[in-house]
Amino acid sequence: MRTLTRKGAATRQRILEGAAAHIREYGVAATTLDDVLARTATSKSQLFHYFPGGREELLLAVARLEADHVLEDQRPQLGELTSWPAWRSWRDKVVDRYRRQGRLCPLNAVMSQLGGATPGAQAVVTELMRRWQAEIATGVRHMQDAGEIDPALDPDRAAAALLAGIQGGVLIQMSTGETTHLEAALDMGIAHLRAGA
Amino acid sequence: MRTLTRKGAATRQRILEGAAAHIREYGVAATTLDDVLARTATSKSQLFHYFPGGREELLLAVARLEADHVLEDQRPQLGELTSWPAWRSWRDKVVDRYRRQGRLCPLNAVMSQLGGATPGAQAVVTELMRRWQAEIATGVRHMQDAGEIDPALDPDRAAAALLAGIQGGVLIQMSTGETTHLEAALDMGIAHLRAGA
DNA sequence: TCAAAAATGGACTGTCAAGTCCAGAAACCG
DNA sequence: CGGTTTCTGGACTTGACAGTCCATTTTTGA
Repeated sequence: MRTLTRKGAATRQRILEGAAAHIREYGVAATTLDDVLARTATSKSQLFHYFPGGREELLLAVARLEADHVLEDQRPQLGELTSWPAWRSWRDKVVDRYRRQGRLCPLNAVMSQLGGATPGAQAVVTELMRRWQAEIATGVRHMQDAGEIDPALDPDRAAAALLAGIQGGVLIQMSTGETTHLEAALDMGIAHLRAGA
Repeated sequence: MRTLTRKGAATRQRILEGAAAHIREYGVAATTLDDVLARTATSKSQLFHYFPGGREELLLAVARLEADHVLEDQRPQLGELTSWPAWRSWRDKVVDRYRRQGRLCPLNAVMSQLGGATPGAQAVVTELMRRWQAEIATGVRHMQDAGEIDPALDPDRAAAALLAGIQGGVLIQMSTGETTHLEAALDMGIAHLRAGA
């Protein structure tokens, strides 16, 4: 696979998105390569042509795709945390996003399937967390510059705590189906920022 | 299996604990029934004798076992959140527990393997979260009665937020190996309680 | 003590899914 | 064009693992 023709790129994309869709619907464990082939009208040889590493490589690619979605779905609010209403608006967007998504969290699913073991898988999540936290921290600094948050507060640590709350809230939602915890965590995190005004 | 002889109960227990141990070491996906049999010096017929539901039933039993450990490992501190030093002590215990555990989180692993789908699996986690949150909330109420926390604060909601932070902190630790987020979340959660003194 | 119930060993089966292979079709490019 | 690369179809191999079965041994309790 030195180069990729237009047709080839399209096929690769079709497989990737088909896999992602199937995983979102049925979960990782219940997704076989044959399922993906059936859904995308492709053949084994095509899948292994574009993903020589087989199932694992495909899963990793799906993880990357989903990881990108996570931040994209928070745009533009995540990048504009420059006023309290903006924070509120972001908070609502996050809650809404995960409420829509329901119980399934494709990324978490794929991750625990690949096992934290594989270095590639770990990198995807770590990188996502790093970027997510950095964007939140930037928002905190904005507010500090505007005099809305106590300058003594460590923006990275505050962002870390908030991020952890979000992750946990989503995780709990996966079992309960409720976004109560996610909302509580976000509200508390933001309230804590405000408290140090 | 109308009744269980002493010997039978011992064998069942051996299988259960052997499975839990193997899962903690190698993860769920990398744990086959044969692995468990080899490790516990038992045979297929024994495993299916005590866990007629096969792999799924065994995994569920392991999940229950691990879920019980989670709260037990926080004793006695979790039940005695009656002063700020006590909260601090609990916080340290939680951090220490997960630091020791390292990257693996058997419960989360088992859960995502069983898929949130199965009703039994869901119940285990939901119940654990409910109890955990209730104990934290009780601690908050204690502090309110003692006049250390603003009575206007909703104890259940605060506990929910704190719990979410813990879950997320642990989840992130599974990828990064660091307890930074867990600590940040706990510290922020407790600080927020204190703020409303 | 002895018959019934429980426990055990381990070979066997069936299934299912990942990954391989090669022949042939389509696309690219000088 | 025509040779070369890329792409595609799908049958086949391989291996692994969950679950079954039955004969045999051990324990129980009257």
